[in-house]
Amino acid sequence: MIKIDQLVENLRRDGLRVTNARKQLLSVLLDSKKAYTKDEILNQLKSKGYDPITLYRNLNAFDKSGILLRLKDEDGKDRYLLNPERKHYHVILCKACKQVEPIQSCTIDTLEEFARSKGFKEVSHVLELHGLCEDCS
Amino acid sequence: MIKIDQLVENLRRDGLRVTNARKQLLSVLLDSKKAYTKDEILNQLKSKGYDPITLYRNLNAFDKSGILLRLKDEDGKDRYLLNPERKHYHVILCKACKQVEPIQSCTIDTLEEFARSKGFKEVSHVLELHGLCEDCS
DNA sequence: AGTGTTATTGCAATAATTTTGCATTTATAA
DNA sequence: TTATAAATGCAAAATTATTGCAATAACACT
Repeated sequence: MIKIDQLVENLRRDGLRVTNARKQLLSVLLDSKKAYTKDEILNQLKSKGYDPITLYRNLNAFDKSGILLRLKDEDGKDRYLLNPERKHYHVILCKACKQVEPIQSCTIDTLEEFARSKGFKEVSHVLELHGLCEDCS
Repeated sequence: MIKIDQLVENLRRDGLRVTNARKQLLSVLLDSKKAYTKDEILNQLKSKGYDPITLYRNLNAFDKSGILLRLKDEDGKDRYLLNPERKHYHVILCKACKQVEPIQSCTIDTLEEFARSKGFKEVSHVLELHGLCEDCS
């Protein structure tokens, strides 16, 4: 079970300061297996007077540092997920409740089967490789 | 080599009308191996008086119908790519020139190796499965 | 602990982007 | 050829992302 202290350590390692706003954000992300949108995160924080622009900036900062993953939901919205191990990006996202299930590396052909074995229906996937092509490198 | 007539057929099959604006858009997408942003497409069309809102609506319509893929570039911008076969989404995107290389299904562990064999450097990847979890279905 | 330096915050204001409304035009089926 | 439903093009509205800056807070270094 990942603890907030580890995440705080990650921030420091990346030269990011550990502020109240950031700890609050981390605790929301830690509390759930779901991948939240910016607005959903804000709803949980704004009763505490959380500033939307601070949230915007910190999501960007966390994403850039690698502590967060930014998933692209089918509706086009970005959803954020803690990624303290900075692993590659292998997840199953529920289309409805937005719960996330991490997956191990295995063959693509069996990945959807794996998802189904976890009880997922209507399974589809997206795979992108990024790199510098021969001409550009 | 995919021809514009096939794409036009795809439109009709999806109940989309074949208009001038749409044929112009298809011909831009056909002409290149690159995945363009909306602005890049518009630059190629606006000398002909192409309306940006029409482009916006047609990219959405094409994406929804499945004739287009919408890639998420590392800079956060959407890039569009013809996908007339409506295959799963297995591509290599050059970080620099945005050229796209289609890939066959193979094991994840060897995918990056495959990209390197094509001359790509600094290779990374993104894999997402989407579905309905047990509780939601 | 106290201090200087620098990142971060919070507010307002701006910029960029997406989305809608509606009259006109165009594609298509009968 | 005509009726109809969809798509276009323009303007305007709504939403979202981004910047500027003074005040504040974190942290490294005494």
